[in-house]
Amino acid sequence: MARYNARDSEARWQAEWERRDVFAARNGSARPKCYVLEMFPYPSGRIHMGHVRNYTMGDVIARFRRAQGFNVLHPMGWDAFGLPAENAARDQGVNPREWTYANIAAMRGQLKSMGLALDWSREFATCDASYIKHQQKLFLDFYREGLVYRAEANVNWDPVDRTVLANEQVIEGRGWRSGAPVERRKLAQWFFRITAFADDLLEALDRLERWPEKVRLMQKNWIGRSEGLRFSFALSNGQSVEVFSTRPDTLFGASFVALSPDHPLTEELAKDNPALADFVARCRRLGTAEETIETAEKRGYNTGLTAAHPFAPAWQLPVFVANFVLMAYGTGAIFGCPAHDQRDLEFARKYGLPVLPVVVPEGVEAADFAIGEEAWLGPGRLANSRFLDGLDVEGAKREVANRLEASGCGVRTVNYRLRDWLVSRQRYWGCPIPMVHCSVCGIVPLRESDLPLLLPEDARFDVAGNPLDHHPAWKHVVCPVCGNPARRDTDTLDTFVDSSWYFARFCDTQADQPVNRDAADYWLPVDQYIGGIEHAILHLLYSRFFVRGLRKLGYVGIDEPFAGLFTQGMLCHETYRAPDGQWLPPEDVERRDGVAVRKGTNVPVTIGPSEKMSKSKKNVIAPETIIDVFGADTIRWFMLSDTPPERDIEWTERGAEGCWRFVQRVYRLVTEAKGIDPAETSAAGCARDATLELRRATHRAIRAVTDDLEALRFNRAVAQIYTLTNALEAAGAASGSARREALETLARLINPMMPHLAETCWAALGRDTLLAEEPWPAADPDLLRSDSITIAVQVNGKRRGEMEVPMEADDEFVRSRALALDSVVRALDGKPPRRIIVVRGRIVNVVA
RNA sequence: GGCCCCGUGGCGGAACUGGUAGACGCAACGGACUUAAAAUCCGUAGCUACGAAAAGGGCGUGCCGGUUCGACUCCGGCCGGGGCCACCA
Repeated sequence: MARYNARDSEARWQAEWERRDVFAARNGSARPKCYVLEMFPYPSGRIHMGHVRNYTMGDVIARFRRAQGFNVLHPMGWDAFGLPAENAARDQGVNPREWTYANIAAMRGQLKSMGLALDWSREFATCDASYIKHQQKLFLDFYREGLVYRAEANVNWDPVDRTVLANEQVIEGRGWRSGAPVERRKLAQWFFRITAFADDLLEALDRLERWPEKVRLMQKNWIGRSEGLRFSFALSNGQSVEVFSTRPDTLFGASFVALSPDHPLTEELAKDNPALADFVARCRRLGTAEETIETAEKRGYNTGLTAAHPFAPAWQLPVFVANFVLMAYGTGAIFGCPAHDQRDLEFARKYGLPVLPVVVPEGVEAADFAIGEEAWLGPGRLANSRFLDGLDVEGAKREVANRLEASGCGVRTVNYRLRDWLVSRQRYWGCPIPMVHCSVCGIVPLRESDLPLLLPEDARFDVAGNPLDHHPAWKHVVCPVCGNPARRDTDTLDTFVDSSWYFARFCDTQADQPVNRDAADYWLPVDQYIGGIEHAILHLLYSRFFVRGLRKLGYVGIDEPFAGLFTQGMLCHETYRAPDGQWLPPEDVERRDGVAVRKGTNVPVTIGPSEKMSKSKKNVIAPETIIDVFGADTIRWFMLSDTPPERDIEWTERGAEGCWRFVQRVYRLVTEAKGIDPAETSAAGCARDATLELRRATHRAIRAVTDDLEALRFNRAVAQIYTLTNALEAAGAASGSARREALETLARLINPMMPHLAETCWAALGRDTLLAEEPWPAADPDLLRSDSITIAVQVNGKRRGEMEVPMEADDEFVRSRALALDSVVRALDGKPPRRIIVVRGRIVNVVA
């Protein structure tokens, strides 16, 4: 018998879908919409298994929703700016634009070979001139709205990629791409005022019910809201210093005030204090050169100044500059209460400062309470605190805040950990910032009619630093306002800006405005967004910010960009090492007589644990080789089987072969069934029981697969389809019409997951429509019910038997039947039942 | 250090709001077909130093305890694995 030829079949159906343009999304439709989006790829040149998993899941949802009658928008584009293009330019002498578009062409072909139900007419790349134009327009709009500003600040400098980075892009003190320890530099840069929405970004998280709890929590922690009090200390030199504290209740336990090394007052004092200047310099070196702050010792420099306690001016506290006080959080200055803060305690011990407990745990006498190595952070009653004595922590916070607010030296404040988003990048391959610096007018935005401002094609990449900065013809211009000499801003925008609004552009990629409001009102928000957890903060937070900006400007009316978010797990594979420790790719390893050896040799290979696929460990599998051998449907089926989609999945050769066998099995079932007569209902040899059973299995499968796909439980949907397949194979005695119904249903149910195979089966069953345009099947409720049910019988909570009872049986009937069971009689051993619990349709428990 | 998540057969994993633990798949084993292999088909399968091989028991969701007629599911405490943030006042 002929086997299924995936290669021919897949090419044929892909061509057919394209010819009939079945996946185009229609703007202005009256049908309910569904916007399904996967995080768009960076055009590295070839797709990897992670892409395959991501786009397969999105495709299943898109096809499922389409079948359910939704007008589905499922687009694809390219996150095309970024450093790799520039590196390729430097290393291989290629043009970044050409390199990028060539990669896009290659990847487009690979994605098309997966048979994705995409509307390719909406494709764009973020490096397209039109996208640059609209993004620059948005930048100017945000600037006018006060959401973009330029400021000098201490910024994170990546010495390898030679650019600044946003806080979100520094992981454990290192650049997120280069891995190099970041340095601190004071530079004037462009910022997006993301903190303007800090409160809303935080609060709205609670309403994102279809987001993973984990991502919401990560964003919550990143935004880091804390309520406290901001108040001032008068200094002995006549100045004052403002501090922020979430524990103003501990004010009477204060034993010092500490300033950040970067605090303006510190800088002022350091001007004529070389010892302090030296201390500050050492702090800065420590902060950047050493990656582990954990081991860093608390260090301070006593300025000799003192600060007056707000409630007792005669009480003077020493003022230190301390290495652990961050300028970027709060006011850059603190008061230290060693008894109730671990850092302050370590500092106090080192410099011999008093440690006075002012919060005493319940049930402990104040006189008996001493602080050892651990600060007391728990609740308790105030002591040693004058008018606060006896209050609880919350009461004392209130009292201190009330008094300091009344006296005008303090104010209740909400402080956020979140800082504004630094978007300047000293790199070439990005969206140019549409600003010039005029010697007369200062900062001047470009005129909208001058947009887009495109990158020069003839930049040089063989010199260190920013190619735009080294391009005199591009850099030096005249001011659009006064005509005097000016220079362009030679920085480009962080590529995360590009991905912060692309989903809105997909609604109408031809719009002459950045976003077509009507189209956005129809399509947005994205109903289901799918991507990796690595964007839990970066991209997903920036996009949420951007939508708030767009809304303020009237471009969109939505509150949030992504109503549903799904974060998929990563792809893993076994790792292999040669005796010399070198990593080996899977294709160089074979198993012979149960041991792994290097292919074609007798060199033994050590098999390591399954780890995330990575180039460095060589445990990557190229999707195209799998598609070549088994076809797209097999790889898609694998991606959906067994492992829940949010978890890491292990790619195995055997698993892939198992999927391939299933493809063949379905094909065989359908082709062997050719000629079954749909009219035949009760022919000789067709058992009525078998027929009913198969029909029930069919409709149960419809119900179950539908529910599982709705809930994105792809692995369970796959299991349900196996169950139906097993039932079909066992249903030789069922009638022809029941078998046909089951086979057609099987084709419909696998269609979102294995669309080419499904179309082939559909055609083989004699249908002349496209499954891509067929509606989703509905389960017949009558066939989901059954007349009787098997329920378990327990004695004292232990299962002792089961019995078949009519669906409608009353409790009394069930009880007597249970007691009559042999196994129950035996287990009771003559003891009378004390109690019998009957749970309808589930279980009987006899308690003796 | 803080916050969070997860521990179920040889493996991936099912089990709806507390109600028959192990669906479905992979691997394995026995058998059929075949000169042979592949492919395919039929069948077995949590463990068990209980029992005669049967019937029937016993033990089983990391460990200890609790709540309940009944716990993979709820509560408390341990142990183990993973993630995020990391001097955030």
